Amino acid sequence: MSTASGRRKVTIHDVARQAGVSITTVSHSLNGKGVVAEETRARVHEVATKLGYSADAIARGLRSSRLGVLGLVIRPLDSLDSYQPIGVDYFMRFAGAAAVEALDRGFGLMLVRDPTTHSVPAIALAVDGFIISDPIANDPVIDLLNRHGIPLVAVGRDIDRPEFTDWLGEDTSQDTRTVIEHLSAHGARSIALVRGTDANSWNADSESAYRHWAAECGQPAAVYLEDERSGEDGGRAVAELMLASPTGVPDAIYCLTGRHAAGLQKRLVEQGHRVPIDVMIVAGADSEQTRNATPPITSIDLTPESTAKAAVTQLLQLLSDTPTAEHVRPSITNILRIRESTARV
Amino acid sequence: MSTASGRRKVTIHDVARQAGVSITTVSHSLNGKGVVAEETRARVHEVATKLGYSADAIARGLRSSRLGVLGLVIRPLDSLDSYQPIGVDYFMRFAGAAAVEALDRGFGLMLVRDPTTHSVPAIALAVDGFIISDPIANDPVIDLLNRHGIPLVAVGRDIDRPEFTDWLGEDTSQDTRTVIEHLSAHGARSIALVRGTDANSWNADSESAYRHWAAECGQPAAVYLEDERSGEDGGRAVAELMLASPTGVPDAIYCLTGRHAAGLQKRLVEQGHRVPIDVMIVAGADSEQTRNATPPITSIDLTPESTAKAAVTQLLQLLSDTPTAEHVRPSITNILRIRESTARV
DNA sequence: ATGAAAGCGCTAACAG
DNA sequence: CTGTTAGCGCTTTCAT
Repeated sequence: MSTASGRRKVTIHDVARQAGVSITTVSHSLNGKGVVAEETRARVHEVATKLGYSADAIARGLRSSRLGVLGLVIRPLDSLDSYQPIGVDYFMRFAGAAAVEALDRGFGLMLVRDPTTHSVPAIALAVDGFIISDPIANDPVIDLLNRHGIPLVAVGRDIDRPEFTDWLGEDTSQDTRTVIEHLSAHGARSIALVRGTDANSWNADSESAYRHWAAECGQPAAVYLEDERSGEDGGRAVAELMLASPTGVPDAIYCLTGRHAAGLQKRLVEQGHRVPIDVMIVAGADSEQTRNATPPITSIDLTPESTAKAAVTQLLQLLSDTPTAEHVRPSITNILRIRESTARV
Repeated sequence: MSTASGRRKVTIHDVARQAGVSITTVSHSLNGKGVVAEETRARVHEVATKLGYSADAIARGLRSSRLGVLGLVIRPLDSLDSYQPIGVDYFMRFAGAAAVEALDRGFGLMLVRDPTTHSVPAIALAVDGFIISDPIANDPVIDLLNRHGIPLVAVGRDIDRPEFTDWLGEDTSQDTRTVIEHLSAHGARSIALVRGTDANSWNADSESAYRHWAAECGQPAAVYLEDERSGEDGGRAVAELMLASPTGVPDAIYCLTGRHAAGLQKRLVEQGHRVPIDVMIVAGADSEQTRNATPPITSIDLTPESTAKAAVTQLLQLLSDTPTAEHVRPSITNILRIRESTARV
């Protein structure tokens, strides 16, 4: 209906001419900035609508150096060769939710691959701010963005950059404690931890909370490291390690990565271990693989939707000049999805 | 190293001053446009590098109305409330692959939610082109983009818009035939089809190819419709329908949506039907749910990576002024992943 | 071979 | 209350 007769984009001048005012008045009317007579404002709005006018985001961005776009880098995906489908629905949910939240706030969300290793498309450095998910230790992406003066918030700490405080995230230590308590309450005697090799805070904080607990109750700590890229096979490899271990298979395992947990369980079951009777398993990240495993694996739902929402909110807060007195680190509540893999009676 | 001493962004003027030339020369040198003495060009490059200069994408975009960003709308996700995690890894792979491909070609990739139903962030209409995945019948998004003169390519046809030819996609009919042949070759006598309710070409073309085959071999067509949003429960509902049907459960089922297939199989198995002995099941879209089902479900791998790559390529082709003599519809080869659910001996 | 100057469409001082 | 004007950083004629 209405709008565009000619192909040419309708500009602020067109609206000004039609409404019989200056472009300034149009700008003010539409942005609610200056002081404009109500009547005039109404007329301008009317004309603008009729013409289907909407301010050119580029021109506006040039003026106000605000493009209206947020960049998103998901670091764990950068190590993958090609955004493979390996049980990474957490990130799909995260990216989708971030996009939705950004859109709702009038921003676009641009997915970007590690801007340090590839020639950076200029546009990547023109965004208003960045969200960087699961930064690695001393993350070079953070350096790059700092160098360009681009605001960013991280999801998860940069474990080697204590001075960097613009991050938010799940309370990984709390999650670890929750899992351990759950396992203990169901009769676990020895609990092992399986973590990934990426140098991010999820791995680091989980391990340290686990070791802390082990030390506290005099339990020997059993920590297995397995590359995130290895998928289910990696989980099976860890299972072999446990099977061959002199201390045998522990009677409870907290395995951070969902796909490791799935492979681990499969291998143990194949070898005659019963889940949850002989061994209980909990995954640190819920995914389809944990939900669909046999039996389904108790997992922590990382609630990427709320994390993404919080990240966008915090970034936008950072962008607005209103100086946030203090860092309100939104506490994100993850949920333990209890399933059959820990259903001891 | 090098670069940014002051906080301020380094502009073309800085480079010009440092190199002792005009901004014009800098622009020409860096873009290889005008005629510049080799010596000068070299010096400019040197200075630019030393200063860490890179042209502001926004300013450049304003001049050349080329922002360097592609928009991506995934229609099936718009109907979902919030990009839920329901076995949609196809789209994650698609979005990720599209982003990577775009980045490799010097473009950014912006995820956008249905720009017709929400207030359009101005930036959405400033992108250079759009990819719209699985448009619905007479898709209003296509209207909107056309109205704004924004180039687009669709992945999948708009089934009610025959005149629109800028689309590409898997050969859905071929996939259907492949599946039917596979099932027939394994002794299927009666094959049923389960499709979704979205008015997109995947559903439409699959059904029509199926009906065509049924008519050809005198088989009665059995088509079940189930809402895409219903997930595994929807699959179970279809199973109930089949169980209650006077003709009974068919001995082979082609179920487009992976999560329907998973639920369907679960319910049938619960009711004592053996897969693949009594009934074989094939899903039209591989996903974690089909891979992890018990037994694993034979599925078509939609190879979103190659589709995304082709979509980006075609859109960029469209954007370049080089008039493409003819529409080369890249044929995308989907792969039938054969698993236990059709492993009749 | 190089540079001056005119904008791209918009916002924000600053006048009137 | 409204309009004039000066750019934002860059590309691109058109002179020189």
